Amino acid sequence: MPEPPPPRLDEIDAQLLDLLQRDAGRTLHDLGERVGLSPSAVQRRIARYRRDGLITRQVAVLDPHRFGPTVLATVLVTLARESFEHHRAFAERMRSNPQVQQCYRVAGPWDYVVVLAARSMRECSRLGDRLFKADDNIRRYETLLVFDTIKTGLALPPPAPQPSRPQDGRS
Amino acid sequence: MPEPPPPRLDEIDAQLLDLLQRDAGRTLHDLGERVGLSPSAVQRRIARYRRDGLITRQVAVLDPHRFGPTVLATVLVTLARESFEHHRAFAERMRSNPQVQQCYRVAGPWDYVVVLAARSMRECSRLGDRLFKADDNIRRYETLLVFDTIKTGLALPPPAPQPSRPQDGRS
DNA sequence: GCTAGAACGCAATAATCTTGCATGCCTGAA
DNA sequence: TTCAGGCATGCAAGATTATTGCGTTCTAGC
Repeated sequence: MPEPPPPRLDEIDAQLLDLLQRDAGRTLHDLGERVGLSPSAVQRRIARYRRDGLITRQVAVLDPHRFGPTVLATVLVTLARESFEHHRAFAERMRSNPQVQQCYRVAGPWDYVVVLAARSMRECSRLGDRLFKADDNIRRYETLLVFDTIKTGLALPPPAPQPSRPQDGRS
Repeated sequence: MPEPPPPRLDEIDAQLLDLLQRDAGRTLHDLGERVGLSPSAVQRRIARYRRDGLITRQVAVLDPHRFGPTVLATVLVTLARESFEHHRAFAERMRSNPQVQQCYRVAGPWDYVVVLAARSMRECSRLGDRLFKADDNIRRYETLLVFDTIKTGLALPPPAPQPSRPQDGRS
Protein backbone atom coordinates (compact mmCIF):
# COMPACT_ATOMS: atom_id res chain seq x y z
CA MET A 1 0.00 0.00 0.00
CA PRO A 2 2.34 2.80 -1.13
CA GLU A 3 1.00 6.18 -0.28
CA PRO A 4 1.23 9.12 -2.66
CA PRO A 5 3.45 11.89 -1.39
CA PRO A 6 1.67 14.51 0.67
CA PRO A 7 0.25 17.14 -1.67
CA ARG A 8 1.72 20.57 -1.68
CA LEU A 9 -0.15 22.81 0.72
CA ASP A 10 0.29 26.50 1.06
CA GLU A 11 -0.42 28.68 4.04
CA ILE A 12 -4.04 29.13 3.09
CA ASP A 13 -4.56 25.38 2.77
CA ALA A 14 -3.11 24.93 6.23
CA GLN A 15 -5.48 27.52 7.65
CA LEU A 16 -8.51 26.09 5.91
CA LEU A 17 -7.79 22.53 6.98
CA ASP A 18 -7.32 23.61 10.56
CA LEU A 19 -10.49 25.67 10.59
CA LEU A 20 -12.46 22.79 9.08
CA GLN A 21 -11.12 20.14 11.42
CA ARG A 22 -12.19 22.27 14.36
CA ASP A 23 -15.51 23.40 12.99
CA ALA A 24 -16.84 22.20 9.68
CA GLY A 25 -20.14 24.01 10.03
CA ARG A 26 -18.89 27.29 8.69
CA THR A 27 -20.13 28.71 5.40
CA LEU A 28 -17.80 29.16 2.49
CA HIS A 29 -18.32 32.87 2.87
CA ASP A 30 -17.17 32.82 6.50
CA LEU A 31 -14.14 30.70 5.65
CA GLY A 32 -13.32 32.95 2.71
CA GLU A 33 -13.35 36.01 4.92
CA ARG A 34 -10.96 34.35 7.31
CA VAL A 35 -8.39 33.38 4.70
CA GLY A 36 -8.85 36.18 2.21
CA LEU A 37 -10.41 34.29 -0.69
CA SER A 38 -13.79 34.31 -2.38
CA PRO A 39 -16.32 31.63 -1.39
CA SER A 40 -15.86 29.85 -4.71
CA ALA A 41 -12.10 29.65 -4.38
CA VAL A 42 -12.58 28.19 -0.91
CA GLN A 43 -15.05 25.67 -2.23
CA ARG A 44 -12.67 24.55 -4.93
CA ARG A 45 -9.90 24.02 -2.40
CA ILE A 46 -12.17 22.00 -0.16
CA ALA A 47 -13.25 19.93 -3.15
CA ARG A 48 -9.57 19.29 -3.80
CA TYR A 49 -8.99 18.17 -0.21
CA ARG A 50 -11.84 15.67 -0.53
CA ARG A 51 -10.72 14.43 -3.92
CA ASP A 52 -7.15 13.99 -2.70
CA GLY A 53 -8.20 12.18 0.45
CA LEU A 54 -7.03 14.82 2.91
CA ILE A 55 -10.54 15.09 4.28
CA THR A 56 -12.14 11.68 4.54
CA ARG A 57 -15.49 12.66 5.97
CA GLN A 58 -17.38 15.12 8.08
CA VAL A 59 -18.93 14.02 11.36
CA ALA A 60 -21.16 15.43 14.04
CA VAL A 61 -19.55 15.29 17.47
CA LEU A 62 -21.93 14.13 20.17
CA ASP A 63 -21.50 15.11 23.79
CA PRO A 64 -21.13 11.90 25.77
CA HIS A 65 -22.34 13.65 28.92
CA ARG A 66 -25.70 14.32 27.37
CA PHE A 67 -26.63 10.72 26.75
CA GLY A 68 -27.67 8.08 29.14
CA PRO A 69 -25.33 5.26 29.96
CA THR A 70 -22.33 5.49 27.69
CA VAL A 71 -19.16 3.70 28.55
CA LEU A 72 -15.80 4.21 26.95
CA ALA A 73 -12.83 2.07 27.70
CA THR A 74 -9.24 2.38 26.68
CA VAL A 75 -7.70 -1.03 26.24
CA LEU A 76 -3.98 -1.69 26.08
CA VAL A 77 -3.26 -4.80 24.04
CA THR A 78 -0.22 -6.94 23.34
CA LEU A 79 -0.26 -9.72 20.78
CA ALA A 80 1.30 -13.09 21.42
CA ARG A 81 2.65 -13.62 17.93
CA GLU A 82 3.66 -10.61 15.96
CA SER A 83 3.76 -11.67 12.37
CA PHE A 84 2.60 -9.28 9.69
CA GLU A 85 -0.43 -11.46 9.14
CA HIS A 86 -1.38 -11.47 12.81
CA HIS A 87 -1.16 -7.72 12.95
CA ARG A 88 -3.14 -7.35 9.79
CA ALA A 89 -5.88 -9.65 11.09
CA PHE A 90 -6.07 -7.81 14.39
CA ALA A 91 -6.29 -4.43 12.68
CA GLU A 92 -9.01 -5.70 10.39
CA ARG A 93 -11.06 -6.95 13.31
CA MET A 94 -10.77 -3.59 15.02
CA ARG A 95 -11.73 -1.72 11.88
CA SER A 96 -14.79 -3.81 11.20
CA ASN A 97 -16.33 -3.64 14.67
CA PRO A 98 -18.47 -0.50 15.03
CA GLN A 99 -17.99 -0.53 18.78
CA VAL A 100 -14.29 -0.04 18.33
CA GLN A 101 -14.08 3.70 18.15
CA GLN A 102 -10.34 4.11 17.72
CA CYS A 103 -7.32 1.91 17.31
CA TYR A 104 -3.65 2.88 17.32
CA ARG A 105 -0.55 0.81 16.78
CA VAL A 106 1.95 1.97 19.37
CA ALA A 107 5.55 1.55 20.38
CA GLY A 108 6.51 0.48 23.86
CA PRO A 109 5.33 -2.17 26.25
CA TRP A 110 1.99 -2.53 24.42
CA ASP A 111 1.19 -3.15 20.77
CA TYR A 112 -2.15 -1.38 20.49
CA VAL A 113 -4.31 1.19 22.19
CA VAL A 114 -7.97 0.55 21.46
CA VAL A 115 -10.88 2.74 22.50
CA LEU A 116 -14.20 0.95 22.87
CA ALA A 117 -17.62 2.55 23.08
CA ALA A 118 -20.53 0.69 24.59
CA ARG A 119 -23.80 1.35 26.28
CA SER A 120 -23.08 -0.14 29.68
CA MET A 121 -20.23 -1.57 31.67
CA ARG A 122 -21.66 -4.99 31.19
CA GLU A 123 -21.78 -4.58 27.45
CA CYS A 124 -18.27 -3.17 27.51
CA SER A 125 -17.02 -6.12 29.49
CA ARG A 126 -18.63 -8.54 27.09
CA LEU A 127 -17.18 -6.67 24.15
CA GLY A 128 -13.73 -6.91 25.68
CA ASP A 129 -14.19 -10.62 26.24
CA ARG A 130 -15.28 -11.12 22.69
CA LEU A 131 -12.53 -9.07 21.15
CA PHE A 132 -9.59 -9.97 23.33
CA LYS A 133 -10.17 -12.84 25.66
CA ALA A 134 -11.59 -15.03 22.93
CA ASP A 135 -8.65 -14.29 20.62
CA ASP A 136 -5.90 -16.75 21.31
CA ASN A 137 -3.33 -14.41 19.85
CA ILE A 138 -3.71 -11.82 22.58
CA ARG A 139 -0.91 -12.23 25.07
CA ARG A 140 -2.29 -9.73 27.51
CA TYR A 141 -4.65 -6.80 27.67
CA GLU A 142 -5.53 -4.25 30.26
CA THR A 143 -8.79 -2.31 30.31
CA LEU A 144 -8.93 1.23 31.60
CA LEU A 145 -12.57 2.18 32.01
CA VAL A 146 -13.24 5.79 31.21
CA PHE A 147 -15.33 7.49 33.83
CA ASP A 148 -15.06 10.99 32.54
CA THR A 149 -14.33 12.43 29.12
CA ILE A 150 -12.32 15.58 29.72
CA LYS A 151 -11.66 16.45 26.10
CA THR A 152 -12.65 14.96 22.83
CA GLY A 153 -11.58 15.59 19.26
CA LEU A 154 -9.54 14.33 16.36
CA ALA A 155 -7.73 17.48 15.32
CA LEU A 156 -4.25 17.00 13.97
CA PRO A 157 -1.62 19.70 14.21
CA PRO A 158 -2.12 22.30 11.50
CA PRO A 159 -0.49 20.94 8.35
CA ALA A 160 2.84 22.54 7.65
CA PRO A 161 2.71 24.74 4.60
CA GLN A 162 5.36 24.06 1.97
CA PRO A 163 8.05 26.70 1.84
CA SER A 164 7.22 29.07 -0.96
CA ARG A 165 9.90 30.85 -2.93
CA PRO A 166 12.12 32.71 -0.51
CA GLN A 167 10.80 36.18 0.06
CA ASP A 168 12.66 38.81 -1.85
CA GLY A 169 14.32 40.79 0.84
CA ARG A 170 12.57 44.10 0.71
CA SER A 171 14.29 45.75 3.63
CA MET B 1 -22.18 21.62 37.27
CA PRO B 2 -25.37 19.57 37.47
CA GLU B 3 -26.31 18.14 34.15
CA PRO B 4 -29.88 18.16 32.90
CA PRO B 5 -31.33 14.70 32.51
CA PRO B 6 -30.81 13.14 29.11
CA PRO B 7 -33.57 14.30 26.81
CA ARG B 8 -36.14 11.85 25.64
CA LEU B 9 -35.11 10.35 22.33
CA ASP B 10 -37.24 8.17 20.16
CA GLU B 11 -36.15 5.61 17.61
CA ILE B 12 -35.89 8.20 14.86
CA ASP B 13 -33.69 10.43 17.00
CA ALA B 14 -31.39 7.49 17.65
CA GLN B 15 -31.14 6.77 13.95
CA LEU B 16 -30.50 10.37 13.02
CA LEU B 17 -27.84 10.88 15.65
CA ASP B 18 -26.05 7.75 14.57
CA LEU B 19 -26.20 8.66 10.91
CA LEU B 20 -24.89 12.14 11.64
CA GLN B 21 -22.06 11.05 13.88
CA ARG B 22 -20.85 8.76 11.13
CA ASP B 23 -21.39 11.11 8.24
CA ALA B 24 -22.61 14.64 8.71
CA GLY B 25 -22.33 15.50 5.03
CA ARG B 26 -25.70 14.12 4.08
CA THR B 27 -28.51 16.36 2.89
CA LEU B 28 -31.69 16.71 4.88
CA HIS B 29 -33.47 15.03 1.99
CA ASP B 30 -31.19 12.00 2.18
CA LEU B 31 -31.56 11.75 5.94
CA GLY B 32 -35.32 12.16 5.64
CA GLU B 33 -35.55 9.30 3.19
CA ARG B 34 -33.62 7.07 5.55
CA VAL B 35 -35.81 7.74 8.59
CA GLY B 36 -39.13 8.36 6.91
CA LEU B 37 -39.58 12.07 7.58
CA SER B 38 -39.66 15.17 5.43
CA PRO B 39 -36.50 17.24 5.11
CA SER B 40 -37.96 19.99 7.27
CA ALA B 41 -38.86 17.63 10.10
CA VAL B 42 -35.31 16.30 10.01
CA GLN B 43 -33.91 19.80 10.10
CA ARG B 44 -36.01 20.70 13.13
CA ARG B 45 -34.81 17.64 15.00
CA ILE B 46 -31.19 18.44 14.21
CA ALA B 47 -31.75 22.00 15.36
CA ARG B 48 -33.09 20.57 18.60
CA TYR B 49 -30.02 18.37 19.06
CA ARG B 50 -27.78 21.43 18.67
CA ARG B 51 -29.88 23.57 20.97
CA ASP B 52 -29.95 20.86 23.61
CA GLY B 53 -26.21 20.23 23.43
CA LEU B 54 -26.43 16.68 22.08
CA ILE B 55 -24.41 17.73 19.05
CA THR B 56 -21.64 20.08 20.07
CA ARG B 57 -20.07 20.67 16.69
CA GLN B 58 -19.35 19.29 13.28
CA VAL B 59 -15.80 18.55 12.24
CA ALA B 60 -13.93 17.47 9.16
CA VAL B 61 -11.89 14.33 9.73
CA LEU B 62 -8.42 14.53 8.24
CA ASP B 63 -6.50 11.46 7.18
CA PRO B 64 -3.28 11.42 9.18
CA HIS B 65 -1.62 9.26 6.53
CA ARG B 66 -2.02 12.00 3.95
CA PHE B 67 -0.03 14.61 5.76
CA GLY B 68 3.65 14.90 6.29
CA PRO B 69 5.13 14.23 9.67
CA THR B 70 2.31 13.81 12.15
CA VAL B 71 2.95 12.18 15.44
CA LEU B 72 0.34 10.99 17.88
CA ALA B 73 1.15 9.73 21.31
CA THR B 74 -1.00 8.10 23.90
CA VAL B 75 0.18 9.06 27.35
CA LEU B 76 -0.81 7.25 30.53
CA VAL B 77 -0.69 9.61 33.51
CA THR B 78 -0.97 9.27 37.26
CA LEU B 79 -1.17 12.25 39.57
CA ALA B 80 0.77 12.47 42.79
CA ARG B 81 -1.91 14.21 44.79
CA GLU B 82 -5.49 13.52 43.93
CA SER B 83 -7.52 16.30 45.42
CA PHE B 84 -10.49 17.63 43.52
CA GLU B 85 -8.57 20.81 42.85
CA HIS B 86 -5.57 18.97 41.46
CA HIS B 87 -7.76 17.00 39.13
CA ARG B 88 -9.62 20.09 38.05
CA ALA B 89 -6.38 21.93 37.31
CA PHE B 90 -4.99 19.02 35.32
CA ALA B 91 -8.17 18.73 33.29
CA GLU B 92 -8.17 22.43 32.58
CA ARG B 93 -4.60 22.31 31.33
CA MET B 94 -5.44 19.46 29.02
CA ARG B 95 -8.51 21.23 27.70
CA SER B 96 -6.73 24.46 26.96
CA ASN B 97 -3.77 23.01 25.06
CA PRO B 98 -4.63 22.60 21.38
CA GLN B 99 -2.03 19.86 21.00
CA VAL B 100 -3.94 17.73 23.47
CA GLN B 101 -6.35 15.98 21.18
CA GLN B 102 -8.19 13.84 23.73
CA CYS B 103 -8.21 13.35 27.46
CA TYR B 104 -10.02 10.70 29.48
CA ARG B 105 -10.24 10.17 33.23
CA VAL B 106 -9.89 6.44 33.75
CA ALA B 107 -10.13 3.82 36.45
CA GLY B 108 -7.29 1.46 37.16
CA PRO B 109 -3.56 1.81 37.56
CA TRP B 110 -3.56 5.18 35.76
CA ASP B 111 -5.58 8.34 36.28
CA TYR B 112 -5.70 9.70 32.76
CA VAL B 113 -5.25 8.67 29.16
CA VAL B 114 -4.15 11.63 27.06
CA VAL B 115 -3.71 11.67 23.29
CA LEU B 116 -1.24 14.22 22.00
CA ALA B 117 -0.88 15.40 18.41
CA ALA B 118 2.32 17.00 17.23
CA ARG B 119 4.25 17.51 14.07
CA SER B 120 7.38 15.56 14.90
CA MET B 121 8.68 13.21 17.53
CA ARG B 122 10.87 15.96 18.84
CA GLU B 123 7.95 18.30 19.22
CA CYS B 124 5.95 15.52 20.83
CA SER B 125 8.71 14.83 23.28
CA ARG B 126 8.94 18.49 24.19
CA LEU B 127 5.22 18.68 24.59
CA GLY B 128 5.29 15.74 26.95
CA ASP B 129 8.07 17.36 28.95
CA ARG B 130 6.15 20.58 29.18
CA LEU B 131 2.88 19.01 30.14
CA PHE B 132 3.99 16.25 32.44
CA LYS B 133 7.60 16.39 33.47
CA ALA B 134 7.40 20.04 34.39
CA ASP B 135 4.30 19.47 36.49
CA ASP B 136 5.32 18.53 39.98
CA ASN B 137 1.98 16.87 40.57
CA ILE B 138 2.56 14.09 38.08
CA ARG B 139 3.65 10.98 39.90
CA ARG B 140 4.43 9.05 36.76
CA TYR B 141 3.61 8.99 33.11
CA GLU B 142 4.28 6.62 30.26
CA THR B 143 4.27 7.63 26.63
CA LEU B 144 3.15 5.23 23.92
CA LEU B 145 4.12 6.69 20.58
CA VAL B 146 1.62 5.93 17.86
CA PHE B 147 3.24 4.68 14.72
CA ASP B 148 0.12 3.76 12.85
CA THR B 149 -3.48 4.89 13.13
CA ILE B 150 -5.60 1.85 12.41
CA LYS B 151 -8.98 3.44 13.01
CA THR B 152 -10.15 6.85 13.94
CA GLY B 153 -13.48 8.25 15.00
CA LEU B 154 -15.53 9.54 17.88
CA ALA B 155 -18.77 7.70 17.33
CA LEU B 156 -20.67 6.71 20.45
CA PRO B 157 -23.00 3.76 20.55
CA PRO B 158 -26.34 4.65 19.01
CA PRO B 159 -28.36 6.37 21.73
CA ALA B 160 -30.95 4.10 23.27
CA PRO B 161 -34.45 5.18 22.35
CA GLN B 162 -36.81 5.68 25.28
CA PRO B 163 -39.40 2.98 25.61
CA SER B 164 -42.57 4.26 24.05
CA ARG B 165 -45.99 3.25 25.31
CA PRO B 166 -46.26 -0.51 25.31
CA GLN B 167 -47.62 -1.75 22.01
CA ASP B 168 -51.24 -2.72 22.18
CA GLY B 169 -51.15 -6.43 21.63
CA ARG B 170 -52.75 -6.87 18.28
CA SER B 171 -52.33 -10.59 17.95
C1' DG C 1 -63.44 14.55 26.43
C1' DC C 2 -60.94 18.82 25.96
C1' DT C 3 -57.05 21.77 25.51
C1' DA C 4 -52.51 23.15 24.76
C1' DG C 5 -48.31 22.20 22.94
C1' DA C 6 -45.47 19.64 19.88
C1' DA C 7 -44.55 17.56 15.56
C1' DC C 8 -45.47 17.14 10.97
C1' DG C 9 -45.74 18.08 5.63
C1' DC C 10 -46.12 21.40 2.10
C1' DA C 11 -44.72 25.26 -0.22
C1' DA C 12 -42.54 29.58 -0.45
C1' DT C 13 -38.47 32.02 0.54
C1' DA C 14 -33.72 32.57 1.84
C1' DA C 15 -29.23 30.97 2.05
C1' DT C 16 -25.59 28.50 0.31
C1' DC C 17 -23.16 25.88 -3.01
C1' DT C 18 -21.53 24.99 -7.67
C1' DT C 19 -19.96 26.09 -12.08
C1' DG C 20 -18.99 28.71 -16.50
C1' DC C 21 -16.28 32.31 -18.06
C1' DA C 22 -12.86 35.79 -18.31
C1' DT C 23 -8.64 37.30 -16.33
C1' DG C 24 -4.24 37.23 -14.18
C1' DC C 25 -0.27 34.88 -12.45
C1' DC C 26 3.31 31.51 -12.48
C1' DT C 27 6.37 28.21 -14.41
C1' DG C 28 8.99 25.99 -17.77
C1' DA C 29 10.85 25.71 -22.34
C1' DA C 30 12.83 27.79 -26.32
C1' DT D 1 13.64 37.59 -22.48
C1' DT D 2 9.48 35.93 -24.47
C1' DC D 3 5.74 32.96 -25.01
C1' DA D 4 2.50 29.39 -24.12
C1' DG D 5 0.10 26.45 -21.18
C1' DG D 6 -1.75 25.40 -16.89
C1' DC D 7 -3.68 26.77 -12.68
C1' DA D 8 -6.03 29.71 -9.44
C1' DT D 9 -9.00 33.37 -8.89
C1' DG D 10 -13.38 36.49 -8.67
C1' DC D 11 -17.78 37.43 -10.50
C1' DA D 12 -22.23 36.23 -11.64
C1' DA D 13 -25.71 33.08 -12.90
C1' DG D 14 -27.93 28.95 -11.96
C1' DA D 15 -28.69 24.89 -9.03
C1' DT D 16 -29.22 22.90 -4.74
C1' DT D 17 -30.17 22.90 -0.06
C1' DA D 18 -31.75 24.85 4.20
C1' DT D 19 -35.15 27.45 6.68
C1' DT D 20 -39.54 29.06 7.97
C1' DG D 21 -44.62 30.21 7.91
C1' DC D 22 -48.88 28.05 7.95
C1' DG D 23 -52.39 24.75 8.50
C1' DT D 24 -53.23 20.14 10.19
C1' DT D 25 -52.68 16.20 13.07
C1' DC D 26 -51.07 13.91 17.08
C1' DT D 27 -50.01 13.41 21.95
C1' DA D 28 -50.08 14.09 26.76
C1' DG D 29 -52.03 15.91 30.78
C1' DC D 30 -56.00 17.47 33.30
